Amino acid sequence: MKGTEALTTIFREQGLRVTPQRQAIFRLLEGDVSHPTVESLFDRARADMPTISLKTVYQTVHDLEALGEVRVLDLGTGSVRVDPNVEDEHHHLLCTTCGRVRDLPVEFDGLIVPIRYRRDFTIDDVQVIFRGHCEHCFDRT
Amino acid sequence: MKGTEALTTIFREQGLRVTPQRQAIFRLLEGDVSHPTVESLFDRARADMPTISLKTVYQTVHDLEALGEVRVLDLGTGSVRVDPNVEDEHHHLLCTTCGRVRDLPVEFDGLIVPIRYRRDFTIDDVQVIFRGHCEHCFDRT
DNA sequence: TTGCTTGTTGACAACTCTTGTTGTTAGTAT
DNA sequence: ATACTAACAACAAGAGTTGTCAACAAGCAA
Ligand SMILES: [Mn+2]
Ligand SMILES: [Mn+2]
Ligand SMILES: [Zn+2]
Ligand SMILES: [Zn+2]
Repeated sequence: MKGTEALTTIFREQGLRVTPQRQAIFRLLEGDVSHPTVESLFDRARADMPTISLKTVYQTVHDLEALGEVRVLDLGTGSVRVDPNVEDEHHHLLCTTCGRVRDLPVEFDGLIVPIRYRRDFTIDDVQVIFRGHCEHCFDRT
Repeated sequence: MKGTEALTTIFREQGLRVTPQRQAIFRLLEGDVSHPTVESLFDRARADMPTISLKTVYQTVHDLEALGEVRVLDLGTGSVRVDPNVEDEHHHLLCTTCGRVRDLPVEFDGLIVPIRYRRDFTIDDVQVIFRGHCEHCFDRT
């Protein structure tokens, strides 16, 4: 995801308006590697801006997604996660106990579908989710 | 997933009762490669058994899952899919237009997380979702 | 600066999928 | 056959997300 200034320019170019609410969300997402839920972004935004609505956060996240500035992930945890890292192709490690998500750079080859299974099927995207337990939840299971 | 007779035995051994509703669901799932939603199972069950409730279908699916007889998949399509194929390890091709799901046998190696990224993280399971378009939706995009 | 146009906001309702509650029915072991 | 109790159908409720809409304010032009 680009910085707040660049995003301001991009939004205006698209005819979208840059409000204090959106700038607050830009700032929250910049450099966030935690893959936050929309609800958690909402909670953090509310600290500074008590009247902001959940709908506004969803809206801004979707606008960012449409511009390719964030990716919205569904990792099967019940709510979607916002991933501002669209620069590096990567997959994810998910702790099934606490829900923490960690990036996993794509270093493995072999993720290729054999031709005979690809017949009559065009592939646009691959999502890999490794489920397990993070360091904090390792002993507690 | 095992056959209806075997499931009957297993359920009784576990103190679970085998009702006509459950047997109907057993029969619907046996050999079904379509990865049906719970709702679609419900609709098909209702054809023969008009008073069956959606809750009962969910309940039975969850019981089957607890016994390891089916897998419940969340492929990000909004509702979970029931997969009676627990015998063969495989991943999935998902058509993002019509929602069709196709099995993809695991033939690729290399799906291994480099040691340095596995540090402090134990991995229990890997899910791979290939998204694209099936033969029916290929031209229409 | 001022005013206009139009996208955005916040409050609230609605929606989808899934689970909880409850009184009743019926499967199972004896 | 009887007693025990799991499972049932019906319905309400929960979580997450989206729709509606009047009031508002960002951006732009003059
Ligand atoms: Mn990520
Ligand atoms: Mn499958
Ligand atoms: Zn954890
Ligand atoms: Zn299709």
